[in-house]
Amino acid sequence: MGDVFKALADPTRRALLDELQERDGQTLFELCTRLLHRGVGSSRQAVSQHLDVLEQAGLVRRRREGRYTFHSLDTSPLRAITRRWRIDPEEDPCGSA
Amino acid sequence: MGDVFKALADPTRRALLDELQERDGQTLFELCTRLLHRGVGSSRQAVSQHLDVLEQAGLVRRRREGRYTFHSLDTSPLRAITRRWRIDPEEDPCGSA
DNA sequence: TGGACAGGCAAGCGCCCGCTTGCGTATCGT
DNA sequence: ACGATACGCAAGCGGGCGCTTGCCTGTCCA
Repeated sequence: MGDVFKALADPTRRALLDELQERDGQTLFELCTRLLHRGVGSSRQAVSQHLDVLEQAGLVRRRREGRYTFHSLDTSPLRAITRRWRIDPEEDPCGSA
Repeated sequence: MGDVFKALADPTRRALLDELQERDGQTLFELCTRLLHRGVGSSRQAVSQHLDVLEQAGLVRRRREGRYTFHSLDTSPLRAITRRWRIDPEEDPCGSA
């Protein structure tokens, strides 16, 4: 599933994942306007195409309802990354002991 | 650090990380020949450029020794991924309870 | 029912990315 | 010292990616 990595390669798509994590179930226009507030200025079509890529990577699910299309985040494909490479443990950042 | 995501976007670079995880401290030629055995046929220059990208992303460290350059894996930048997005827990795949 | 709204589809374009090619440099063996 | 080895550097090229443009479909409201 190299699609996941390709999907993560673009900063706008990563911002979309950030936005969906902060507020799930947003529409296309909502995401566009909130991206603007983040300083990411992308047109509606551009964002839509980004969401296509994210959907194909399994990171975003679409739910049509009337004339609205709601988008929800699915981070489960990201587990493939943590499974593939052994990630060294942290240097005890919060004193878990 | 969007460099990490860009570095992971290429399948050859991911194979290089796999190879270094399996055997750390390989030279350029070693990596080339072992990639061939994995079915990834890339020239020396191509692999070298890939290693440049990986080094710039902080995923690979280079250590010059005589006329050899050894490469070692550093997975710590990958933690940024797991930190950025909340990854849903597994569906109890191995019955940990 | 007509118009506004939310979104989809497809072609075209510019640019970056990955690869090749050619040459240069430093180190090792004999 | 000379050739071979291991690698770096830089220019050039082709293909893919992201964006735009234009038009179309479907849905809600007065």
